[in-house]
Amino acid sequence: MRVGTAETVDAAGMRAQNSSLLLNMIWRERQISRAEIARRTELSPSTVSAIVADLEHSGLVRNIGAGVSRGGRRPTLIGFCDDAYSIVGVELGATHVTAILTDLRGRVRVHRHAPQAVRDDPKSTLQKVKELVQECLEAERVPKRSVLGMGVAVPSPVHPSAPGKLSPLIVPAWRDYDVQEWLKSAFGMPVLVDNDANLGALSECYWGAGVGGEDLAYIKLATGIGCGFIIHGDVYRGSGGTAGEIGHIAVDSSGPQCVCGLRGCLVTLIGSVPLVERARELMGTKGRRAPTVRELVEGARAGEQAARQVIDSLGHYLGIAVAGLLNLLNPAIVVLGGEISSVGDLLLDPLRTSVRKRALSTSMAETRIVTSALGDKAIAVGAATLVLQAALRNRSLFPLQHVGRTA
Amino acid sequence: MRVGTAETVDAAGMRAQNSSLLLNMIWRERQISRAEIARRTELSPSTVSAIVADLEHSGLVRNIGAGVSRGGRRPTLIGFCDDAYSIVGVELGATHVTAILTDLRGRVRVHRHAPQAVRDDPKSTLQKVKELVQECLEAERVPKRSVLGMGVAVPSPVHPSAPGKLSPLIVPAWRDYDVQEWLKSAFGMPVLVDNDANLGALSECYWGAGVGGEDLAYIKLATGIGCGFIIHGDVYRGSGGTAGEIGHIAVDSSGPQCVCGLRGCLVTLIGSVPLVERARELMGTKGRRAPTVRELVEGARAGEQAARQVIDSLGHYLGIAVAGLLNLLNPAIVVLGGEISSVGDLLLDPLRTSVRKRALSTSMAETRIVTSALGDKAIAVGAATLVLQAALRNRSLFPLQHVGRTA
DNA sequence: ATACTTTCTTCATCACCCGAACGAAGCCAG
DNA sequence: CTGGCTTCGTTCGGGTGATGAAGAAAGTAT
Repeated sequence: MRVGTAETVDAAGMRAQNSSLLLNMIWRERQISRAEIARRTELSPSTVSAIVADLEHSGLVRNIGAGVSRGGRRPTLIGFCDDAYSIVGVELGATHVTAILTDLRGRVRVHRHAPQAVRDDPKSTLQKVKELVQECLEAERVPKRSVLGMGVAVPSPVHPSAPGKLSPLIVPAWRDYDVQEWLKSAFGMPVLVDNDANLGALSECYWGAGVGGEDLAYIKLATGIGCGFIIHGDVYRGSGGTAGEIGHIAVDSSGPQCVCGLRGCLVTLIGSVPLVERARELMGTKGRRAPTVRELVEGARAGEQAARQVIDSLGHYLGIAVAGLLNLLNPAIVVLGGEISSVGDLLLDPLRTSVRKRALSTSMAETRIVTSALGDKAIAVGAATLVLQAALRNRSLFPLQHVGRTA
Repeated sequence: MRVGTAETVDAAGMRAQNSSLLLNMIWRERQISRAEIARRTELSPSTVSAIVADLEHSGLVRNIGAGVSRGGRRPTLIGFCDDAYSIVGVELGATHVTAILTDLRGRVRVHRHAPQAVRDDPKSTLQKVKELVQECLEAERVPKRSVLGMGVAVPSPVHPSAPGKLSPLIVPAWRDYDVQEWLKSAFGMPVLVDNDANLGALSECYWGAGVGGEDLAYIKLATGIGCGFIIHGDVYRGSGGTAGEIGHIAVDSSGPQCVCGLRGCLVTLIGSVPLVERARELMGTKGRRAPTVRELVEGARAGEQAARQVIDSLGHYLGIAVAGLLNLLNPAIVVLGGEISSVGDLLLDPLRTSVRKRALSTSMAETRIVTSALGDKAIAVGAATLVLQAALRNRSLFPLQHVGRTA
């Protein structure tokens, strides 16, 4: 059992902790006065001033004018410098690579995308990542010392004790590669790696439907079905890093055989491939080619019967798994991501119906189920957010770029 | 999103934090020298000495002789005073009340038990609790100031924002009672309340199969089927306190109708009632009365076919739910509790087989599934452990009983 | 016996937070 | 627009607690 805090504190540690706390508060509030910080933190005004001055010298916060008076002298508002540093976010998908550059508020400043056979070709994948990231950095002329680090989303579970190694069961070709080490030595900056669904969840928690909350479940609907949890504000990985493997939950004992050995796994029923295949069948003679997911979405929106039917069954099957999830974990909110989720209510309605039939009313009552509104860069943004989260928690992760007071 | 630590630190806070850290280390290690503490915590030897002296004066630790030399002066070992304080643990079961008194190492010093209609009679239940606890305190002549507090296990989900109120859906008769407030004002000591399965999980994590780990799932097999999670060393309650409601997961769509509205819920198949009922049927004309759970366990051990068959089907159905749990949460260990779990391998074998057929090999590989060895007081001990955990994390929760240096 | 280690304490020092006092800046009468 | 009051932010001793060096205590190795 874990008991108590793991870290000791000395005078310097005290300052580090208070400093990080203030940095967080300023980041969260966007603008706040020293006096208000002192009231909320119960730190003395003098301490707050000292720390704020410190943060100001390192370029992380700045004066942004006066606020409204509360009956006396007007407060000077402090704001967070969203542009003080940049963060690199990388998504390794099944068939593509995305690289982005964000500021400290999750805004995407540059964006590069390339098709890539990720599963089978680690060598050229990593090379491609290097290219795209370099393009991003050069496009904005960002000096390396003002980059906080790089977050990487990978389509595989990530074991907590070896975050750079991908699962040999899911992507055997990557057996001899350590993503984290490779990119770290290629760029000379901190690299954090996590599973794509986990980072989608983090993205939603910071910038999407979960803002303000601390517990969230995210389901990524794509070729595979992934699931990520945020628990107490942190990505939850499980003891072996495979938490959230929702794709192989059996929801129909008479369903089709899955490669994993079971029958009626979620992926065999609502993965992108069986979904578009089913749509093709339902459309009958009309088309011999299966539609893309995008076409499916458009069809459903346009009211096409076949597309609607496919989405309905998606909602039905997914609901069985989501009900189990609600009963077990009781998250505050469940967010659906992936391209197909953009149909919105067309999916949510049958899903909610299916869930309501199966979940306890107590766990249902408090849980919101929504679709993501973050778009196709959500995962890459989540990867960058992983770095942001780490830095905001520990101010010392911000490299010192402003030595002295070169205002 | 939560970012960073929530608490500020001043000089006193620094001491409090370091003090708690040392207290934990001494508790965990049972015996350790000042020098060793300094090495592990990276605190200076002088600081360690000062804090240890402080802890010694308050009676929490003491000198327990010399250790073996490492080539120089022999270290003086510091040990934790397990008897410095007592903790009260209370279990409210479906049909009984248990009260215990433990030391700071989870050892049960006194134990009182009484049948009680808990569900329908809150008033006399609370009165009974008061009686039993008072008996415990008097039996050991424990003065109130040396009691850390009281932990209470209740057969209902507990909402994080109102820990004393039970769920009106599960136990409607308790609508107007606040367990926490009632007992707090009755005894004038801190009272912590949690769900029984959650506290079973905590118990296992501290004293049972999960010792040393931080992530664990516990399944309580009784009249109802409950489930508790320990995540990062803490009880996980979910956003509304209903995490772990595994009992109403549907595992057989053609199963019997449940009161919750679904078909084939876990409780309707493997709750104590359907279990013994099934055993009665299988035993045919032999007996008209259904056996008790205890008799079922004894029968299975003795090799009776009917009992074995019932246990087998229990393992089969439970395996379906456990497989889902492994895929979703990937705990390091799953512990089965409740009276029926005492059959051990007779249950574990069919359970593991059932799980293996359904869970991903990755999540299975690292997960141990075991039965509890803590006995029938596990839940009450877990309740006491909740108080112990809180106190070890925050030394200031230990009341000051030794004013001055009355050695 | 002597030299070397390790343990634990003592003491001067230093970093940091605090509280009080103060100047700055605004509100609100009269 | 002037004086009292409030709020904001800073300056400056003072106190608390961790530190590191030095030393005493108590071993081991030769």
